[in-house]
Amino acid sequence: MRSPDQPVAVPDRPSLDGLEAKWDRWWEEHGTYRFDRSKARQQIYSIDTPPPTVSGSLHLGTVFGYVQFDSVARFWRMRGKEVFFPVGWDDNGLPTVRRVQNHYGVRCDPTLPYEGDRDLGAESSAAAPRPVSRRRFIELCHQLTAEDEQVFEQVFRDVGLSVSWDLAYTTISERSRRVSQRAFLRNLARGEAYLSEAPTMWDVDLQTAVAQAEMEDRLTPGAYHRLRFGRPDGGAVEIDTTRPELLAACVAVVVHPDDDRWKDLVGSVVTTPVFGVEVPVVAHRLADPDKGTGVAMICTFGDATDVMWWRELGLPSRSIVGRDGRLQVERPDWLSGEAAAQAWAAIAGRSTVEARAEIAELLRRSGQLVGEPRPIHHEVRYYERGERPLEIVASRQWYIRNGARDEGRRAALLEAGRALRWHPEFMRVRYEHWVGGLNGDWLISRQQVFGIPIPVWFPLDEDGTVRYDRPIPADEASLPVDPQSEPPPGYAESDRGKPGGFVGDPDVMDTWATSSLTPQIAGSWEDDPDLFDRIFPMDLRPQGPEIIRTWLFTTVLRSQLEHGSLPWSDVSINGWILDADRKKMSKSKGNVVTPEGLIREHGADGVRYWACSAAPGTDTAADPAQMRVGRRLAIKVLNASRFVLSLAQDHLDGNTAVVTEAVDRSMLAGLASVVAGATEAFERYHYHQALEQAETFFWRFCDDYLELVKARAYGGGEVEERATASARAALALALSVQLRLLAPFLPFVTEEVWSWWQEGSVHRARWPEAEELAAAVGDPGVLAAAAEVLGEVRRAKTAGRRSLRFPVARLEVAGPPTRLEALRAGRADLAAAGNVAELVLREAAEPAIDVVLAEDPGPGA
RNA sequence: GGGCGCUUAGCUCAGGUGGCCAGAGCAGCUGGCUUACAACCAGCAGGUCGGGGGUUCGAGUCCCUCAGCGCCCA
Repeated sequence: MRSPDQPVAVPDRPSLDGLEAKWDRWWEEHGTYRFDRSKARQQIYSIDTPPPTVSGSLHLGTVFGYVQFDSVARFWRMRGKEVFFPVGWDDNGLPTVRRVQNHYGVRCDPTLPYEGDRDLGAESSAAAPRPVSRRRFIELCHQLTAEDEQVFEQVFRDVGLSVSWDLAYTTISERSRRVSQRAFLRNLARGEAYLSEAPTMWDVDLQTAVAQAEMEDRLTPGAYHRLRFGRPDGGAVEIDTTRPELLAACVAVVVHPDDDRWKDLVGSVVTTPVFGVEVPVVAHRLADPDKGTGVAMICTFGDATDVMWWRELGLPSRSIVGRDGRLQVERPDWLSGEAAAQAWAAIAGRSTVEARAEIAELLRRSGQLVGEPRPIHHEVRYYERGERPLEIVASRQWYIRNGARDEGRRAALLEAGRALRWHPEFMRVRYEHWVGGLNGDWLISRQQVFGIPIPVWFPLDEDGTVRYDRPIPADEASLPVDPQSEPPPGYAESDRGKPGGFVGDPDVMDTWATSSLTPQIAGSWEDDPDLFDRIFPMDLRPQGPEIIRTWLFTTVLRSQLEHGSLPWSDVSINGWILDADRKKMSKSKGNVVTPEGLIREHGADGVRYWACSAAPGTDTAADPAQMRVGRRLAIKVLNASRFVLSLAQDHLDGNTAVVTEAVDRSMLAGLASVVAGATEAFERYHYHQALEQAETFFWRFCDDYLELVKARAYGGGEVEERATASARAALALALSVQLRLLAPFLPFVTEEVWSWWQEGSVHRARWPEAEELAAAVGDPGVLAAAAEVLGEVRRAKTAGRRSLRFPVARLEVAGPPTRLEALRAGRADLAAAGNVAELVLREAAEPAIDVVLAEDPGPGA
């Protein structure tokens, strides 16, 4: 605690203004939150913090979640744990690419040579972006994210996150590239990563494959077209489809095996309209008899069901849609004859939307369109950041085994989900459903410019054929590598692209392939084994609910594959931020409130109070009223502290021995139970309950206890010195404990007050324990009884429209002996606080309180 | 279509393992410049805890069911 000769410096007019900047600087200078890596694993509490996407502005939801677990981090730090609290910036991948394109008005053209920053003066616009080389584009990515990261860091500092800034990392940094590539190489060596050519969900605008976790369904307008296929007997089969433009890619038609209407057709051959291609009629359980006519056409590939039919029924592949979302120009070789050639000419090179209209017209003219297209709205699959529906194209991609095709692995992942402690518990099922519903391995390769390269090359045969079956992995010692600009082990750069030489894998990794390694990145896995062993497996993963299927799942997977363990013991899931109308806040809705503005308006402590009032995992409205309440609380802390310190000046040493009065000991007893309750709440990650208990006690402390003991604490007159000392010591003790209880929530105001009379930071002070008050606690009922009577006195004065200082001529309290006993202990305080001339305690069966106000206001009242 | 969550005073929300839990704050109303605080203080009013059924001596608190809202997944 404090030394007796330490000066107490309480400002005359304390204020919250400027506290954020003042204490951020002080904490930085004093290394208050700096991680001490000399501590042993058991002394460390390590957090796998979520790296916010660096995309221009920090989302309020990020701040909301961060503040919540920051309060938990602060609790553990005060309990003596060394907290490993890194921050990462997610500057890798598509969001950055998009932002750079828009911000600088550029687009990447990998065929251009690097020319430094000569592009800067060039004209450009959103419609006509200027092309720049790959290297220049990547430079711009780094440049812009570096600027954004500074802005983000300032917000995190302003809101008082107890981050160890020297542990900050970015997901595109050299270390992140090395860790990502190393983990991938290990997956490859163990057979957990593999290359496969298969139908792939493909975004035609971004020109890249996407993974299951990044897809979403959107209600999209479309139209059923009823097509007439030819039967061998000259009749027709009518088939409904929403994608007639894929007619040329039709490889079969399918019916349900139990559908009596079509049983005789199975095994026969029908002819496609317009193109006249003969395709078999097959049966499969997924053909829905109630959909359309009960007959569906199978194309390669219209949707995921097509892929399944194609695979399970062993159908040929007739692909016509290119990676740019347009039909190929060249006429496919399975289309023969003049009619087919003419029809193809009408749609060759067209986008799927254009081709759809063309085909409808062709069908109409040939009389093979039954009626007109019937418009519908149906769910179509999109990339979550994409603008046009996904196409399915055959392509060669890297996958990591995730349990989708391996029940043993799936069971192990489900077991991992059960072994994790979830806060709140019900979030666990989201993980279980995701793992249970996985239907394919994790596709990790992306065809993009900005990302972490897959550290692999392929040899070229003597005839120049790429040997995808013989990938050459990078040496771990050489990481990170860029196979596009560096040769593989054993080759020279001059061998690139030559027969007998090599080519680099042009792909980069999915950002989740990097983000799934945040514990390894933050902890410098393999680069700094001593550090890594001290922080891994980590204690806590805090994150949002929407990325359970991505970030949480993939981190568990990578950790299991690499380390055979869970990446952390606990995971806490924060809720959504909603606007005043209870709608999810999102940029597209235009209802986003920035954290900077809220911090400026309500103060960091106000914003933090709002965030920490919300229960874990609960969706919460961005409520300025709640922030004002927090700010009010912070102001109250300032004022009450100033008052307490002005009274207790001579008793700031924490001496419990002088606390002799029953009222004082009663108050401390109540405080001791709040300490116990708040501690238990924090241990269960129920920070909001810890806050509520501390806050509730604090207001009662101010409204009741402080009012009751004020006169005694002032001292003088007839008050015994001993009684004055008791009050003063109790006030100082209570202030110290309460500042520490509130410190995780209101770090700025508590630090400010702490600095008036204590040494060091409150955030490195010991978390209060009931034990430190044990020698000074008494019957909690004493204060409660006195406060109740005081309340009755106030009620009487208010009812009599008198001020609270108005004298009471006579106060009579009746009740059973136990009650009177409790009141007797606080009798003098009660009389002083209520300005009571005559206080009578009368024994009676029924409790009663009678307040008689003075007749005459008396002088000065 | 399936899953999860929510539905408690006008508003925003607390209420682990069922029994002083019917609460807080804001808004509202009334009163008070009280020597820590008028960016304050005191007091008042306010709800059959979404509907229905059940378990229990006893249910916002457990079970079933219905309705509305939100999110996630198909």
